[in-house]
Amino acid sequence: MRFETTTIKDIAKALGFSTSTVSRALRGGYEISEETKRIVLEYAEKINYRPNPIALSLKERRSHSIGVVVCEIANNFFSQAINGIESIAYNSGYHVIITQSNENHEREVLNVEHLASRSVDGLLISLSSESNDISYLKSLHEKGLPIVFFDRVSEEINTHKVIANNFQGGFEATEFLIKSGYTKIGHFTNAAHLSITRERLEGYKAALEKHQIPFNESYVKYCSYSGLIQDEIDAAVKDILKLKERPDALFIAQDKISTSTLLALRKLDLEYGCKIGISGFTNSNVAPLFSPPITVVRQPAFEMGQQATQLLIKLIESKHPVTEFETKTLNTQLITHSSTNRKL
Amino acid sequence: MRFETTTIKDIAKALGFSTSTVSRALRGGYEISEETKRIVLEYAEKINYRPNPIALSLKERRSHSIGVVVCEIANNFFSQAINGIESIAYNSGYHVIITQSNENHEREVLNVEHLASRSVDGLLISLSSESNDISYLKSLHEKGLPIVFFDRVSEEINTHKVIANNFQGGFEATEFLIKSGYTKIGHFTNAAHLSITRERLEGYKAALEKHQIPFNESYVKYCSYSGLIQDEIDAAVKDILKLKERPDALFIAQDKISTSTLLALRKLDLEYGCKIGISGFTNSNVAPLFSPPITVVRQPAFEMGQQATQLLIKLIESKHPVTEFETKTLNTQLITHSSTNRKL
DNA sequence: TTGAAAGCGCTAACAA
DNA sequence: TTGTTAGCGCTTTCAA
Repeated sequence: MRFETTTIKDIAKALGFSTSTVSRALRGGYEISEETKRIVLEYAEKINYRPNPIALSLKERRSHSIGVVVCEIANNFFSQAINGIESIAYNSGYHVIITQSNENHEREVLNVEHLASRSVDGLLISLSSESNDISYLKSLHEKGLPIVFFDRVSEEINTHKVIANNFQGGFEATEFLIKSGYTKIGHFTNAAHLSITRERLEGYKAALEKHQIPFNESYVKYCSYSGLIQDEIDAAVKDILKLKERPDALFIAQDKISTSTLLALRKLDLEYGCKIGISGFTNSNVAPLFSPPITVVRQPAFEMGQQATQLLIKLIESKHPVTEFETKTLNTQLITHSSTNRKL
Repeated sequence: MRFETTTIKDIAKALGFSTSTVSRALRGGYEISEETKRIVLEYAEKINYRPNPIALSLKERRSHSIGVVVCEIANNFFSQAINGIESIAYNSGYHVIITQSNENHEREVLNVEHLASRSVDGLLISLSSESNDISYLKSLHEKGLPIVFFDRVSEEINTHKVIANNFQGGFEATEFLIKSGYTKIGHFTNAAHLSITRERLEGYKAALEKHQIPFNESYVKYCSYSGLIQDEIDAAVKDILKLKERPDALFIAQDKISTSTLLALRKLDLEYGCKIGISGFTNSNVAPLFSPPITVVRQPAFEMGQQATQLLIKLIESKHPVTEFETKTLNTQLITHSSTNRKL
């Protein structure tokens, strides 16, 4: 035993009560005399007694904590979402355990299983880009683990979901470029099977269509590692530079891909980099400092984290099995940068 | 009971053994027949048995997990350090529980106490800017909780520490500005009592002294919220703009303060912002994109996380009480930006 | 080689 | 109102 923690037994012994009396006094039991309660509470206070949450978890099969699985903490969107998650969780008496998958399916599975076996009361998850098969999650969900998806969701599991209005974001970002005079608009995005990829691509296509610009498949680059690996982005940029009809603008559908692309452009072809119009999803706070400047689609990350957590806690604390689920869609915000305003 | 987890009891019942036999078989016991062991292991494999880590923790007083307390996950330095921590921890069979204090002392205490009561086997911590009094940590440490400090350390507790060479970083960043022709160099930094603040300030002073530039107290701004609150930085910038002798350059001693200052300059006085020379601590990957460009002091965050974790695990797994402690100091890296090279 | 039983810290059904 | 006891899942003496 590493720590000499005081237990309920110590209190009982010191005060001459039974452990159950002490237990009842501590948890504000009703079936106990005011006097005893007072004595126990005072003593507990004096010796700074803290109940052992592990013992509680073992007993109650719950831990008053929720698990979070994101791809990457260093991503602005996710770190802001985590802040939203914590803001609600703490106020509701839950602790938050954060894990990251690094866009790796195996790591994701390990994290989820660890969280589940540690008796988290529920799970908030945004899927890794490698996660196509989520049967492992499905079986956990069927066993009764409350799960709420956010950002990268899956159709395969029927539960609450919180997403940004990805179609709108893609549409507005693309249309903004079009209205600024660009016509050859490339699209860098995530792995093809992700929900966010599909939705943002739809928005992109819709904007093109509205303005009678034909969709060009060779303008779309799916980056499986979501910008985590700079080489992948460098290659994508090189690829579009090789096209006979180089894009004159890019709509980039993800936080890390946006910044990685800017870095790649800077390295590869400065002249081109300065001329190209860029709009992209990012929650970076420093985007206004970027040169070349970009127009930004910002997701309400903090609010998404909050709402997902509220839904999860509702699920956890529900007395009856929940069968009605909702998908909350929050609007994105287009922050235009004056210098992107017009094609140079 | 939410989950229908299979327990050792279920296996025992199904196989007609006692729970203790199953337990022994599962943990590769010696005092058990090969035959029984095989049967149990096969069956456990078949039903995908997973031991309940909570029960194990309760029994063994350890959890094979380490707790991490940082100020803010969204800070580049910390998210990179966390990646380093995880890389070592996972390979050594430890899980990592991340918490953030938001530079708030009370939150820090809550996090640490929660982690401790959850039986983390050890703690990695970088102190919040509000944490002057760390007696709460001290008493935990005296009770036997292994602690390793990184980045923001304290003298008050005698244990392993991992820091960057903050003096060097401060010296080089300041001298670089001097060599670029700047002479009126301001200094934005963290709360005064932090170890990193003192060390970086010393580096700054040493560089000034080496080049016979007098130290000017009114050029130093201590930002207690470490850049978390933009208003504080805006005010600091306004303050130095009011000085009769405006600084012509700034050495900024922290990640978030660096970016917040750039944002403040951009908002407040564009002309001044473009002329001023800036060098600052930051681990941002997108610093090359910044305009105005800045010269960067980069800390080896990933390696710091790794080394701190190695030290912690050594502490945790040591058979004998450890009495010799070391402080590892890792060198910073100065990344000069051509445009900062010369005073305009 | 195996099983019975105690115990980690706590709660709660049941008895008194 | 209070105490006794069993049990959450697991390990580990002690006995057989």
